[in-house]
Amino acid sequence: MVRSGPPSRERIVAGAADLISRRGLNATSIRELAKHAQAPLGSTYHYFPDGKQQLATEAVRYAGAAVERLLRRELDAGPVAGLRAFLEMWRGIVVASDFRAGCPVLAVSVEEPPPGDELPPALIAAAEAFQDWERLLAGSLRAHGADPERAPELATLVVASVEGAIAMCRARRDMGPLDRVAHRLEALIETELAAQARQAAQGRQ
Amino acid sequence: MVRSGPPSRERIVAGAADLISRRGLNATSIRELAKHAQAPLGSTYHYFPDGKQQLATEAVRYAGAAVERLLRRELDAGPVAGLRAFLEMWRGIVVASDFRAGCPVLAVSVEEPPPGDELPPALIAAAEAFQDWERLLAGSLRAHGADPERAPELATLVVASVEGAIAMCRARRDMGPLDRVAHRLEALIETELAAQARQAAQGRQ
DNA sequence: CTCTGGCTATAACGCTCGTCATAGTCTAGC
DNA sequence: GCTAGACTATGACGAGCGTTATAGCCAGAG
Repeated sequence: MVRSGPPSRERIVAGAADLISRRGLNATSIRELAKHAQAPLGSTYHYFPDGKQQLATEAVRYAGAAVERLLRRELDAGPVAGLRAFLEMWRGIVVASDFRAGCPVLAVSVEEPPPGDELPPALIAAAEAFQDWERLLAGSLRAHGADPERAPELATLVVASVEGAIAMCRARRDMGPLDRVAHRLEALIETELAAQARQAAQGRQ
Repeated sequence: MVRSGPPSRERIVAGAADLISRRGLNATSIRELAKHAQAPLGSTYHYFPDGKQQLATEAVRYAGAAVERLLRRELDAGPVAGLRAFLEMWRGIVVASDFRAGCPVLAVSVEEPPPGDELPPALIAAAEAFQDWERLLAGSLRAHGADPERAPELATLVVASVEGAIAMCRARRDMGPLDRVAHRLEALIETELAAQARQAAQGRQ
């Protein structure tokens, strides 16, 4: 019997991403996740038989992929346009939630893995999400003339500073930190690309 | 009877800061905090009668003040020296804990406050800690010739990107992100100060 | 020595946790 | 209509939660 999965499953994953971004992973219970998605508790174990860690992993991948799609789409118009879209997306999430929600990938990243030797899959998914974003940004920077050595550093700086600024905004209940970071990052990228363009023109002349 | 508080109290606060930086606030129990500080559970309620939120607040203030002292000391030798000390401190914490510990101020910042109207004091303490660090950095930048408009933006960028990079390092179990951010931030500050120095010299001539 | 008061040990309160098992209910395909 | 299989309802398991209460320890003051 082929049934297109009911809307429940994706709704649970999306809701989990949202709730984890607000409360953190270990502080969020499966019962809350189910209630937040208006799904019965039993359904979560039906769709995610490996329990909480499986749901958390899928939630991180879901959020990571959504951001990746946004970057892929908006970076076509250049690194600054991509940066602006990236910033506006987070700004919208923080403001719409009245400073209660943030980035689920960050939330998972700052929780200690259990004492065992192997890492929780959700943490690995978080690392991959960050790396994907960095790669897209670095690629766009390089493609638009940034120094190939500085491009990955700039990409990491963008992701790290936006993630950090989101947390600072939540603590202060004020978008000032993200605005200041946005302003500086835009100027930074613009001068980087302008410098390279100037240098290229000089070499050509 | 004036008794200098036994070493227990500060040890509990310091241990709480460490454990909160690893696991997050809501995911850390008072019993774990007591055990981590090798103190009996009863003592935590003796020293901190308002319970978990009081202990968490003091832990955030404790960590915030420690960083503030470090910045105050090292920024005397200039913004780059202060930045280096700031980075090296976090690097030490992350590496020494094998990527398990991070920044307790960030950990508290990314947890949703309870639905009530007033904010938890620990969150307010986190906002104040971030703001203190930013002010010190911005002041040093201005004092060493940075553009007075750009100085606060740069300070926020430094704090935000370091906080974000710490989280990224923990997820990847790799210090690459912090190293890349460090390299870019140093260059950024150096050129900012150099540009202003050049401009000042020009104005003087 | 007694006694006071800072500190600790222990147990308990009602509650929620992650997870599992079991017994349903409903719908799609025959 | 009937049956199979996808989904849900319900309740339970041991464990841990934040917090409080009570009783006990033990150093220092008198």
